[in-house]
This record gives sequence, C-alpha cells and structure tokens, in this order.
Amino acid sequence: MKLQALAAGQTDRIGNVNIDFLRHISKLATGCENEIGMPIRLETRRIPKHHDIFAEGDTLRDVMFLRDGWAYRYRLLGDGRRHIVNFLIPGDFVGPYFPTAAHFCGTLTDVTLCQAPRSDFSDANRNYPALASALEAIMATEYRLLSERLVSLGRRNARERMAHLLVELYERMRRVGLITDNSYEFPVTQEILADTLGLSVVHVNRTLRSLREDGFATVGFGRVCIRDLDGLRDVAGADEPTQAHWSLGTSAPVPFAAAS
Amino acid sequence: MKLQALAAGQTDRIGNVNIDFLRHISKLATGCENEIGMPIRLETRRIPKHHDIFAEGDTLRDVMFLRDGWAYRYRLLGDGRRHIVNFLIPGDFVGPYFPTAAHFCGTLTDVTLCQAPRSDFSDANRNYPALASALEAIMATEYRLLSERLVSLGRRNARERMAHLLVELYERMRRVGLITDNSYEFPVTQEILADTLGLSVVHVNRTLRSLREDGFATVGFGRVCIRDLDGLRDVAGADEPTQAHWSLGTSAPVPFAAAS
DNA sequence: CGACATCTTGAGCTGGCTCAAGCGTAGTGG
DNA sequence: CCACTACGCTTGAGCCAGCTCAAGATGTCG
Repeated sequence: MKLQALAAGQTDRIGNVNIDFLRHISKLATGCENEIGMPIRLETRRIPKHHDIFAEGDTLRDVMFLRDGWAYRYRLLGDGRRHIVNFLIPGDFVGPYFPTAAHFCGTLTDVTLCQAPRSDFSDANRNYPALASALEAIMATEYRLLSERLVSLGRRNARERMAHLLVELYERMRRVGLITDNSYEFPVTQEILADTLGLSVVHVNRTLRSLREDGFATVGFGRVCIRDLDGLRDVAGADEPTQAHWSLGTSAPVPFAAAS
Repeated sequence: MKLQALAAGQTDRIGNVNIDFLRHISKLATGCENEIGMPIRLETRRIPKHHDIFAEGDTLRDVMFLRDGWAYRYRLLGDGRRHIVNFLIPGDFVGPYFPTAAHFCGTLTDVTLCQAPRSDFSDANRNYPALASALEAIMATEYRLLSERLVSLGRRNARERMAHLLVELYERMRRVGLITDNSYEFPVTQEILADTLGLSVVHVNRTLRSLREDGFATVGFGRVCIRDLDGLRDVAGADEPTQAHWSLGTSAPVPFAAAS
C-alpha cells in the first residue's frame, strides 16, 4: 500500500495546479526532493490500526498527510449512531482543515503519517503561493467529494450509493497508483460501509451480493475487485454530467492563491 | 433582508480569525472601509429570483459573495433527481471554491452579489495573509456544515433532519443579525426542503405539521418561527457533542495562512 | 482452540414513498 | 374585475425499500 507511483518522474509544474498537487504533497511526504523548494520538514509518525488519530474538538498543532494506510473521518451522535464522512487513502490530506477538529479521524489499518506544525505551513504559504494553491485545491476537492456523497445519501438508493462509492474509490486509488488488476485494497468492514452509506449492515450485505451476482464487482477479504467498471458507473447513476467528477477535477487549475 | 448588523462597529481583528471574518468580508461587500486595507474592489450585481447564478462546469472569472437574498447550491442527477447541497444567506461566500464550478447555484429570492476577479484575490492573498486566512476559514466552515448535513442524511430520521436544519439556519441567520422575534425569513418551498433533506414533498409536509403540532416551530408563508429552540435542538439530536457545532466554529482561530 | 468479530441469510415490520385528489393563492390576460 | 392557470400546500391510502430481530456460518487472532 505504498505510494510507489509517486516515485516516478513528476513533470507537472505545481504552478498549474490540478489534482496532481496531491502527488507533490506526497512527494514531500515521502521525503524526495520537492519541486517547489518548500522549506517544510515533515515528520513521520506511525499509528496502529483501529486507533483514533485525533478526536472531535482536539486542537492540533500539526497538519497531517497520510503516507500509507487507510483512515476515515467520522462523527458520532449522542445515542451512539455513527456516520462516516469520508475515507482517507495514501496521499490524502488528513487535516484538520481547522486547528480545532470538527470530527474524529480513525485508522482502518496501520498508518504512516507525515506531519508538520501548522505554523510552518502558514509561513510557507506566504512565500510559496503554489503551496497555498495546492492546499486550497485539496479543500475544494474534498468539498466536491462531500457534496457528491451528499447527493448519494439524499437521492440515490442503496445499490446506486454502493456503486458510486466503489467507483469513487477506484478513481482515487488509481490516481495514486494503487490499482492492480482492476482491484484495490479495501480494509473496510460491512459495518463501516453501512455507516458510510447510511444503510444497515444487513442491507449492505445484500447490496454487495446483488452487485456481485450481477457481475459488477466483488467486495470482500479486504479487497474490492471491479469486474465491470462501465456497468458500475451506469448503476451509480445516469447522473455525473461528465467524467469530470470522477476524475476529481483534473480540469481545474488556479485556485485563489494562484502560483506565479 | 439586509445585513444591518454588519454596519455596527467591528472591533475584532481579522488576525485572530474566527467566523467573524464573515462580517469583515461582508463589510467589504457593503463597501465600507475595511480594516485590513485590502485593495480589492468588489462590484455589485443583482440577479432576479429563480435564476441560476452559475451552472455546474462553468469556469468563472469572478469570486462572489452574497450581499442579500437567499441562494442555494444544487446538483442534478441524469434522470432529473435534484439534491440541494446547501443554502446561502446574506454574508455567505457564493463561490465557486474552484474556478470551475462543481455544482449549480440558483437564487431563491432577488439577490445582490458582490464580486471581484479571482485573480484579485490571488494577488491580495499573497500580501494579506489575513484574507487568505479568512477564505480558508470560510471553506473549513462550509466543510463542517456539509459534514453535518451528511450525518443528517445518513443517520437521522425525517423529524431529526428537519429540526436540525431549522436550528442550523436559525444560528446562521442570528449570526448575521437576521433574526427578529425568534423568526427568520425563509423563502424555501416544501419541494426544495424535500430535495435538501432527501425526503419526499409529502413527507416534508407531514414532518412540518408534526413539528408545528408539537409546538417546536412553524414553517410557512416564507418564514420560520422558532417556538421552542431548546426543544428543537433536542429533537435534532442527542448528538452535538457541544454547542460548538451550532455556533459554526467560534472557537477556532488561525488556519493555515495565519495573519501576522 | 476458544472467543470474538464479521459475514450471511431468513422473516417480518415500518418509515417514508408514490399516487391521487382537493384547496388556497398569486399572477395574467382578456 | 373575473376567469383561468399555475404553483404550492395538504391529506388520504396503499406500497415497498430498507430496517430490525434472530440465528448460523466463517474467519481470525491471541
């Protein structure tokens, strides 16, 4: 589950920021010489699986990126109900976006984080607009992801939701080079899936069975195997105005703090 | 529906950014001299009700704030299903976060926007970290709002969702001084409410009736009248770890681009 | 190899949906 | 000034997607 893909030559200039900023950030994270000469030293930290990285309400000195492993953002209701806001895969920004975390963040696997004090980023942002750009793009991207998830929960049925999530994760994993043989690691129990999609565990199980029997994808034993990507996209919705949303915004350069 | 409250003296320094940045931004928007001496000239634009401000996929030169009126972000599925991602009230950042919009934005009432070219913000961001801070805080705040909505759709039932939305909007309206007599303007049809909460119009109607009959709130004739705020909060969920979430993050200063 | 978590399947229930019809109100045009 | 239309609100009636409860089966880890 390492970010092997990131080792390969990165020719994109971060000045023309698109989602490839992720790779640059991750390159930073992996310690390779980075292209924007950003003077931030990232510390590495390991956290075992099934632990919280931070809790709702925590005020954190450091800003974190996920170098490898899976994590997830979640929130709890008073009566124990849980909702999972998003999954985090290698290369993702862990956060928090705000110094005070608005949600919990837990690990699904053993995890390696790369982190640096928030103040370092503040300083660097001022002198390296490309970095500020990248961070804004990260936020905008996750915002888009959330609104997509929101649409799912609001207006898609169980089958569509599941298909949508599987495709979304496929695209994200592909982007960081973690797809092999049309399949990807997926250390997510059906219970967690249920809390992500707003379903019951039982119904998640039946939904997965149905997708499997129809030849779209198999989910289990810690892996997702996509058998019919286009079909799965169709199930996910006759929506998605274009591919643009699957690709997480390749089209969109130049956020606020445009690089010079 | 003007931002009267914003006219009053603003003593907060934006250097210690919290959600009060909204007021500063709005102050900019209203043309008053601003405190950070930011050299951005905002143009005013009016848009009639029931029009789109921008469409999904549009690439926009300008960044916009809502000076008065109501608007909403929404997305469409291929088969006509619609989901409303968020409402925008006076003082809100309209966006888009990314130059290329990831969703539609429509007006519910006649609306006044204040806007400036994105490039102006890019430049200003570099020289006025306080502004960059504020914009990041805006994003983080809306992120929090979305994740809250996500929890609603995933794990709350119709009654809880409705109560939660009404309280959320109450808090947001209060923040910009638009509450009078425990009530606020609410130019939202039951159909739009349905598309926001992931319910059918019929069920929205029944849910509102139930909340009205139980003495919590009345919704109709373009207004929400809160009759029992605490009760409504209880209905919304024995969740909300603290008040923090209702208050949209007053606690949280110093995002990435901390002001000096 | 025992204990515990996870997955699976059956059976019956229900919250919220769909369909359908009636009503009030605001425009709109003749 | 009134008829007409359109839109939004309301309520009834029946239905179904997804839920809950229950009970095995299958891992998996110390």
